[in-house]
Order: sequence, then structure tokens, then C-alpha cells
Amino acid sequence: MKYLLQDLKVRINEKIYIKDPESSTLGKRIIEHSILMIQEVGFESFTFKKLGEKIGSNESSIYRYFENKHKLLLYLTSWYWGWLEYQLVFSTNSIANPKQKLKKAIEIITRTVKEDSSFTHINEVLLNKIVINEYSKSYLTKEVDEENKEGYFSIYKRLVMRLSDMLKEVDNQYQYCSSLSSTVIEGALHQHFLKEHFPSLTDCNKNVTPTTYFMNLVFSSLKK
Amino acid sequence: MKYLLQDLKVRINEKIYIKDPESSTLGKRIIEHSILMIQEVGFESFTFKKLGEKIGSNESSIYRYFENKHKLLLYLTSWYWGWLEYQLVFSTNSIANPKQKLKKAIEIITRTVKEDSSFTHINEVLLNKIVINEYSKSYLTKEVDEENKEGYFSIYKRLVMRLSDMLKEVDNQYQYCSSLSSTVIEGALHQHFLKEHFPSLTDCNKNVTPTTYFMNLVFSSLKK
DNA sequence: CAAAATTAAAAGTAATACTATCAATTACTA
DNA sequence: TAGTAATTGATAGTATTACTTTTAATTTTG
Repeated sequence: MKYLLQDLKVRINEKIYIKDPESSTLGKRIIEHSILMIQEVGFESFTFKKLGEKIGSNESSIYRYFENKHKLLLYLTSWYWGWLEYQLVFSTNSIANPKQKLKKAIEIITRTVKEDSSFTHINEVLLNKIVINEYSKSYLTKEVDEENKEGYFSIYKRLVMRLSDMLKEVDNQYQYCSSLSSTVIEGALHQHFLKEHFPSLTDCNKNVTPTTYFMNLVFSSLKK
Repeated sequence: MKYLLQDLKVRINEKIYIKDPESSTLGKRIIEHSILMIQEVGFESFTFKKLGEKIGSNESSIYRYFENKHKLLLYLTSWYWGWLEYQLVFSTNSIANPKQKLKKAIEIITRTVKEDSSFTHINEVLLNKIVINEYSKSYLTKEVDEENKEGYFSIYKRLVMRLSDMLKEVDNQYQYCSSLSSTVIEGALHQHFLKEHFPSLTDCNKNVTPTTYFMNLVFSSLKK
């Protein structure tokens, strides 16, 4: 727990950025407005030039923080997973019963981010939407293996592991903890996306949440 | 069945292309080599100019077939899903027992494409890899809703429906047929990806296939 | 207050994602 | 088989992207 708290303001792999955006006002403005802008125009149309104009700063200044927009996306999504991991650990830590603990974990991982805690420049509600729409693009690249070696995905991987461990705690006979964990985490994003854009491909809607569905899915797989 | 067979050479939504690539030698060369090239360099680095050079043709000629590379990706992935749908319907059609039918369906949807039937210019093995690596990018865009309205994803949607119907056949009490179907189809791609690039996040490997995992997942969820 | 670091502004480069024009080739049809 | 239409190739051009470089102005810090 302690190490996690000091990790908050989420500790991002230092190779992802050139200069830590948390270390200056400009850096924070870059993060704040990149979230707004990516959400608004989509990652494809988002450019450092446009962002520079929006925050009344210069393109070249943004390049001093991030090599390119792909790295910025890695930064934002890492932050998001780190933030979610914090929620997860914080909320489940005190729960002794493995089943209850797992339930809580699934809830946190699959729910829609609703409240903007907004104690920072980071809007978690929008960031959640960005993760739903753009996260895959950060790893579906020709450079995944290198970047994975550099540790760019380590927070995400740690989160998958944590959930996987909780699954094991409930049923140590179950053979597919890692796959089920990754299915839930990635699948939750997917169901949220479908709910918005392909309602015929999901049973999730106003009444049925992804949480309901995944709760059922997971506990059907684990021994009673 | 009959309508499906006449649909083969897969019937692609006509708005996806400007000129039907099946209608000419150049068109077929575009498809054939775009598959090789996207697989080789990744979708991001793939350009019509490079493709033109590779097939000894001109950039502008390729633009007469496809508006842009995004449309080409839609074409390729639609073809893939249509091809898979054909496999699915062909192999399950004669099976009367709903459980057996579903098993076969899951097997077809989650397996690795191994043999290149190669009776055409389309290499299905490589195309399967492209779908694993690039399919998400075709719908994770700001234009999804428009393009969905235009019917660009209808083959994929039909496939999800088919599996969903088969789930319902086995257990008509189960509440999440659509979500489970979309989870299996998207999740299968994801597990194949993880197997290659993030082995620690999956239990799938040489011995355990995604098929094994999803078979277990699905039949745990449905009533015995 | 001086030195160091940061940022802004402007200009430049190479590549991408096209579009337009026109000539050459091929196909089809009368 | 000539004549016309359709297709393709070659070249050039535009706007935008994704940067890099340089220099000057501003801010921070010691």
C-alpha cells in the first residue's frame, strides 16, 4: 500500500517522456489539453501543432516533452492504468474474503468512470473514454516488442496480473487465470465501446452494465 | 447455404471501394500485395506509393480502386470475416445438435488459420495475422458511426449474430448471448495477439490454444 | 543580479496523402 | 479492322504532417 501511495501521482516509465510533464506548468497544460483534444478530434487527427495553438504554446515546445504523439498516448494510458490500479488496490486491500475481493475488483475494472475527482489537471472521465477508443492503438504496432522490453506496458501488465492473482485466490484449480484476467480488462473496454457504437453486438445498455455481464462470466468459470 | 455460396467470392459492400478490385488484374494485384505489405511493414507504414512501386504500378492507379488505405483495410477485413463466416456456416450447417454445433463454431472462430487454401490471390494465413493486428483500427475511429450506417461492418456483425444465435440455441435462459459472442470473437484475436507479444498475460501457448480456453469459458457460462 | 534553463517564434525538410492532367495502352464495338 | 471508350502510367502539384534547427526572449534559480 505504502509504495503505491508514493507512486501516486502515478509513476510513469521515464523513457516514455523526454521531460516530465508533471515538472512544469507547460507540461501539465500539455497533458490536460491533450486529453481534451484527443477526446474531441480523435487520436488520428490530433497533432502537436494543433495542441500548441490551443494552449497558446509552440509545437517545438511540446516536442521537448514528448518525442511524438504515440509516446504521449503511452503516457496518458499508462497514467490511466496506474490510476485504476490505485483504485483497485485501495478498495480491495482491506477485504479478506477472496470472493468479495474479486467482486470488488471486477466492479472497479469494468465500471464506467463517472465522477471527475478533478483534483488534478487530469480529467479521468475523458481519459477513460480515450482508453476505450485508443488504447489498442498503443500496442497494435510493429514496435510492440521493443517497447514492451523497455517496460512501456508494465503498469497495464501489473494490473492484469493483480486480477489474475485474485482469480487464483478464489479458485486455484482454474486453468486460465491470465487469459480470463486479460479478457475481462480488454473485454470491458470493448463492451463499453460496443454499447456506444454497436448496440446490437452487446447486451449491455442502460440497465445491464458490463459489470453485470463480466461478474456473471467470471463466477461461472470459477468453481462454486 | 445457397445464398452464401453465391456470396463467395465474398460480397463486399460496394461503397468500400471505388472500383471492384476483383474486376481486373491490377485490382487483384493490389489486394494480393497489400496483404503481403501490410503484414510486412504494418498498417501505419503502409502507403499506396510503396505499394505502387512494389507492384510496378502507379500510386494514382491504386487511388482509382480505393479512396484511401483505411478503405482498403475495411475491404480486406470484410473479406476475411466473410471468408470466416463461410467456413462457419459450411461446417456447422449439417450439425443438428446445438451443443456440437456451437463447439464447432467456437473452434472455427478461435483457431489459428493454418493452411493457405491459396486458390486465389488472397493469402488467408497472412490476412488472419493482419486482422489480429489491425482490425481494431478499422472501427476505433471518429467515423465509426457513419461507416456503420453505410454498412461497412455488416459482415462482422452478421458473424457475431450467428454465434450469438448458436449460444441461445444451447441455453435460451442465458442473458448475455450478444456480449459473450462479441467477447469470444474479439477476445480470440486478443488472445492470439497476447500469445505472440505478451505471453505473461495469457495462458495460451503451444499446448493450450485459445480454442481450449474459450471452449471452457463459453460452456461454463451456459447451463449444463 | 548573473547564469542557466526553458520557452517561443520562425523557418526549413522530408514524407504523406492525396488531386489533376495528359499521354499511352488496352479493350470493346460497330 | 478501324474507331471509340475505358483503363493505366507518368509527371507534377498541393496541403498537411511530423518533425528538426536556430535564435531570441523570458523565466527560474543559485
